[in-house]
Amino acid sequence: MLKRTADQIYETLLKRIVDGNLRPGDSLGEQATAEEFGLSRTPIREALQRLSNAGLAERGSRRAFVVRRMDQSELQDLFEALGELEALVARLAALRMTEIERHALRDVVAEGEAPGVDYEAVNARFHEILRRGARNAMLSSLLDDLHRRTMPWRGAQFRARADRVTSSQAEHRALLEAVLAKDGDLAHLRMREHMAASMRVVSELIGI
Amino acid sequence: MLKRTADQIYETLLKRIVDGNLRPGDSLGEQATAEEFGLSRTPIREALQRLSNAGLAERGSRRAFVVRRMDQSELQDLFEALGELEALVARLAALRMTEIERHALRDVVAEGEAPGVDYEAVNARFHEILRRGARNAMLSSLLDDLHRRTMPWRGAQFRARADRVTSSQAEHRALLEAVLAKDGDLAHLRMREHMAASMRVVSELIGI
DNA sequence: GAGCGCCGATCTGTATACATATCGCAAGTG
DNA sequence: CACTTGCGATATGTATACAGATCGGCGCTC
Repeated sequence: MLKRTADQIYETLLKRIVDGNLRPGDSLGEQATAEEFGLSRTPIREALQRLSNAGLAERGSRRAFVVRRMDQSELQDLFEALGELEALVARLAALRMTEIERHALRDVVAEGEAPGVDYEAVNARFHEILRRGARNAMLSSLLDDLHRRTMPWRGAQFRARADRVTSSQAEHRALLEAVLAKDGDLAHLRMREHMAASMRVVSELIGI
Repeated sequence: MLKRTADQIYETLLKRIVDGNLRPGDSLGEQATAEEFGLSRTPIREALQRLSNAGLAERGSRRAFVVRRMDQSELQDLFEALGELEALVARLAALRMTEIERHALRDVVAEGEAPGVDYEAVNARFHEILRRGARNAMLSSLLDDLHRRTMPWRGAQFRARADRVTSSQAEHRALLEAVLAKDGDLAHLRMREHMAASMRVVSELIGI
């Protein structure tokens, strides 16, 4: 099946938002965007509507879309929801992962402790193995959605704070131990601690 | 702001799906639907795309939308995700609700135990009070989405099984006691039991 | 009878035109 | 100077036309 233009535009705009190149409140006008891409408004409209459905765009003045803004309360709810869902997934994963998967997780934690590692990539793989280990596509999908919505705020935490890498490594190892012990409740607790720590750093960075 | 035609069509089609008047696999063709409503394809397209984004429609033959179908595995993931999220919300609610809200919950449970009550409506209000009590708009929104997706399968459980009402009443009371005791972990457990019981009934009804 | 290929019907995708809703700003009035 | 009103510019909403992708079914061959 051919790739639809609207889907391509959606992915392009999504990446700009997630990378921070489009900021909350930035205009996502149909006409201006259509001109930028040299297309008619139709696929642009669909892409913008998808972004809105995904919680990444909202209507501003004159019904024109803008990148979704969030006040403090909304951000806190979003981060809390993400944290609680990651913890839920960690608990299920601790109970359901195969031995091979647990070893893969251990290897990723070890890799994350090597000097000069791309920690953001390692962190992503760590969370990805847990998600797969939870054995629930719906939860995984929900987490993808929430994760995407927090990206504009979260990406900076490792770049801006070198000491955050060190504490994250320790948190990963604590969670790994819970997983290797097949202790769902402990995995749940460790993930909540890990996510709470990430949220504190992000809160400081964005001035909450 | 005027109500958009596309939004009205979305709500109409959503209601048909949720009420079971449109079944999984039923066609949602653009042209046929446009003719039914006497409109052009444009607002119909948008409404169908919103349904797809909400997980209620999917592309079938020739890229035409149909009501979303789910196999056993997907249904199980969906119900498990819903159950776990309701339990998460129950735990937060047990810790965060005001005394007034706890009393309102108690009143709803008592009302649900009266003879001849519309139990489906009472059940909805019971869950709604808990959602509000969790103090997290994002979790509430996620639950709304999941809830909407399970409606085609879940609505029948009270109608088809009179004894399910009795057991649900007992489950509600057990959860209420956890909430009145401000015991988040117990509320969490009780809600998971409640949702697991609902899932068993629904599984039997739909032949999983 | 089974399998393969082709064609026409059936869909959606996108472009564009027209209608109109939604403001922002300027002018007038108190 | 502040407030209100009206108008024009700027957006989107919807209708419709055209292009083409996606099949299902039929006919032919082995």
